[in-house]
Amino acid sequence: MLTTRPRGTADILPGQVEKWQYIEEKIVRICREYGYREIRTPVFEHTELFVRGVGEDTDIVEKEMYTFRDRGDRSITLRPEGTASAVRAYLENKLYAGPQPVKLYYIGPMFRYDRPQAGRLRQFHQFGVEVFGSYHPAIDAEVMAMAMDFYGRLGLNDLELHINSVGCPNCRPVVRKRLQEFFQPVLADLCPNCRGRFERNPLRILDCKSDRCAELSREAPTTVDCLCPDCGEHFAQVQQFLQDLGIPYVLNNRLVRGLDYYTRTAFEIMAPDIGAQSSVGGGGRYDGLIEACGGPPTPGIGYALGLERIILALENRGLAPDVTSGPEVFVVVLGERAAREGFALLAKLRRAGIAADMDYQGRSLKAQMKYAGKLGVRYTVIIGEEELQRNIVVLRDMESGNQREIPGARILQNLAEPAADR
RNA sequence: GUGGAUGUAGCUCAGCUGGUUAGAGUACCAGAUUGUGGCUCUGGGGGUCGUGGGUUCAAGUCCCAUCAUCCACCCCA
Repeated sequence: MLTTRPRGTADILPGQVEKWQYIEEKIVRICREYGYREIRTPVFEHTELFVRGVGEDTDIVEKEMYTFRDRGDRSITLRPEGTASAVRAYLENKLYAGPQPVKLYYIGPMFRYDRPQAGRLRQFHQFGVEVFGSYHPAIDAEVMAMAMDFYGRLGLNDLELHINSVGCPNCRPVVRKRLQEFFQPVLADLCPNCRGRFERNPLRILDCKSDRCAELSREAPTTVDCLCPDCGEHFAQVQQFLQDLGIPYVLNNRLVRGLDYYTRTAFEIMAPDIGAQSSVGGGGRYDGLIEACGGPPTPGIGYALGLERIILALENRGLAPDVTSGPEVFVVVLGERAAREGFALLAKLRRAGIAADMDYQGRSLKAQMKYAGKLGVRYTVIIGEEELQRNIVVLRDMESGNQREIPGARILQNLAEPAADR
């Protein structure tokens, strides 16, 4: 073999791809019901879009982007997430001039130069939604409710919704100051990582997985403690709407999302059983992002779900759909003349909407039967010299093994009729 | 980016302290059944032992590097 697929990429083969199609159908449907319309943006963008839109201090921008120079010497980046592109498209196509809010969804590949492991690839796939133009707390609740509804429709009823509010630019300096005051006395006890975070982004200390840091931060002030009156009220209303909808959630004041642009509502959906990468989706509000990208001051909120992780969760629970994509009828032929007749019959079956196939390997009757059995077809139609002379075909039910002779002219009608008549 | 484990037929794996032509199960193909799948039996094809170096009379087996996979960290979807 010349080469293999690049590290962290996957071939989605027949047998697996049906799971993707199943999920994709559910996505199209739920988005229509919730009033979201699809947008398709390029998989690569100018690098500065992500630097600005995701945030310079994020891991994504610092070390995970697939960035290269194209032949025109432009810096291009394979998209690491979907929000920045949606914002760019919203501004570039002046969607803010139309009725608000604008509710969009996308589905497609994303690229991050991470170290691959279970549930994490370099090319992975996300389904996400974005709402531009509404500050209303009900839209926060809708977005979360929709995500949970989507999981529920797939049978994933045991996932946990964690929510938090990270405040707005008014609250940020307050949290920062109070956290630094809190951690100052124990600074030397924090992990090396968190010692760095102390200056740069003390919020992230709350999120640290190290036992020592978690212990030290148990009594630390949280973002919720420092919310300004507006943010506090907004968060209270978001929760009220969730309760009204009967959506269970966990208040998690350690939840700090990695992307710089989040304001107020932040949430994450966890599946504890799919390995270390337990997040199957997350999102939040980003009221400053659109302005930061050069647009009019416009609020936004969205989420993204990882499709590979959803599939992992489905497989773990035995919820992945059965694969039933093979043909229904197999045409078995013996000899040249029968092969021509069979080929013509095959075309007729297909035109009648019946999934059908035949042998193209010159196999013996026995081998054709065996092959048909492996394909899992319900019926075989057998045509040989004898049948040709008598102007009939043999119709065999592969499950029961029963077979009967049918006049050649009637076979199409016979297969198209309900099973009871056969 | 860091640490650990693992790479032998398409797949799951065996191969003892280095020692003749590298095995099994399964899958694939064919025959038993000269026109009938699933069960059974028989036979057959298929392996640069991840790759590249090294040690040795001799390397699948030991050493080094490299690539890949898995797990954990980091981070996230």
